Amino acid sequence: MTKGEKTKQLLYHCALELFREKGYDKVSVNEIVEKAGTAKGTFYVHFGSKAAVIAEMFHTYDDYYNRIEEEMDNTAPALKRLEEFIRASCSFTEEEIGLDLIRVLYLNQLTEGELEQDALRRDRALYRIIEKLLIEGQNNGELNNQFRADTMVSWIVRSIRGTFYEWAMKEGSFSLSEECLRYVHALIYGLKA
Amino acid sequence: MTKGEKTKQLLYHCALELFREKGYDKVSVNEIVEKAGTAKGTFYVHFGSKAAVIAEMFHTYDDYYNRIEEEMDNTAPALKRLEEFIRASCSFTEEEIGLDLIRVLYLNQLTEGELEQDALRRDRALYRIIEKLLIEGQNNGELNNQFRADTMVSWIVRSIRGTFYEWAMKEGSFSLSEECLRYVHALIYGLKA
DNA sequence: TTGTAAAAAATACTTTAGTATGGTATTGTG
DNA sequence: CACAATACCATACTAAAGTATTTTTTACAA
Repeated sequence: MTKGEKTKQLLYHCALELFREKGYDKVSVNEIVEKAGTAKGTFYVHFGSKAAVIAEMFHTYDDYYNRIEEEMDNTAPALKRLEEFIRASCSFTEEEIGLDLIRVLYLNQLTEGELEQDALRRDRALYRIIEKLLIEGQNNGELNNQFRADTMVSWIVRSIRGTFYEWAMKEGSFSLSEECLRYVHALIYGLKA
Repeated sequence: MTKGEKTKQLLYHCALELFREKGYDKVSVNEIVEKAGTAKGTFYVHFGSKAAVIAEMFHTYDDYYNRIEEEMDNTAPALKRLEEFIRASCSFTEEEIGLDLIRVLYLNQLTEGELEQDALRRDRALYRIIEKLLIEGQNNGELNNQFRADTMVSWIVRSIRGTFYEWAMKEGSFSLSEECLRYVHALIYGLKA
């Protein structure tokens, strides 16, 4: 690892530690660089903004999703596996990421045009896995064939994202997994009589 | 109207005019008070923050929703009217509110705990009208009776909010009405075979 | 080895939201 | 009316993100 990469990692870890300790808003960039023993300019060599640290962190989502995918029981019905996958994603968010950092991520997707695309790209694993499951569901006859798989993926991702947003907004006042699953279930089975 | 109210209105209109002209981020509070010919302290007497001006603006939603409700054709099926209502809400957002201010509202719901509750209260008309339509739909047999109406309302509101969020995030790159309607339609009819 | 490009450091600067203060004017109420 | 509360003004201030500049150090490739 080159020295530049090491510095970036150092800043990254110091920042995350401070964020978890005091909350994102209560941590200044000055504080981060002080803890890391570097200069402010150095911070901005590696990160375009304070929030870019959070964006960086969301690479861990991809890793996690891929791991879940590997561990899934491929003999179960596609919809069952979809449920499992969503549950795992929610648990990871609740337990490993936490409310504060989700809030900052969602804030950021609304502010920074550059990060936004990153975040979408970061959803790649999520998209890919859900799409795979939906196509399987369509082939199995578990799902409607009148919609394109990628259309349905975007609806499901949106429903997940919407629930995450509400969760962050209401400061975690409900169980993310439960609400996500109930909502996605409703989306799949429909509200009509 | 008392002098205080007049000052608040003045600040409000100056702020909105500047926001529409230059975009929210490019307008400073100093600029607003300069345009209004008041002092910065005065601004903060009336508004808790720069974003509170936007929150104030969202009262117009309630007025609009109530107007739409009155104009609706009460003989049409409930689901038809729901569709109409959502379409109207989206058009209003696209044409009267605009991308930038929606973005700021959604940003704010994630930052300010106080405004958040306000914003939810502001959704009151939206909630109330949708709930009314859903209950009618249940009584008509148009909708499933296995869910409570208020649960379904929260799903539909979330789907609308989720689509609005995505619209703001992707800088208005799709038609809000079309996407909202397609998505809510999917939610009502379900994805399953 | 040496030249160059990137990284890092130190430090000063700019911008802007929001706060604080201290004093004056307005307004509504007993 | 009197007086208390609120609105208002002017101005200075704080805090923090992000920028700019200059100099030094490091990495790496010809």
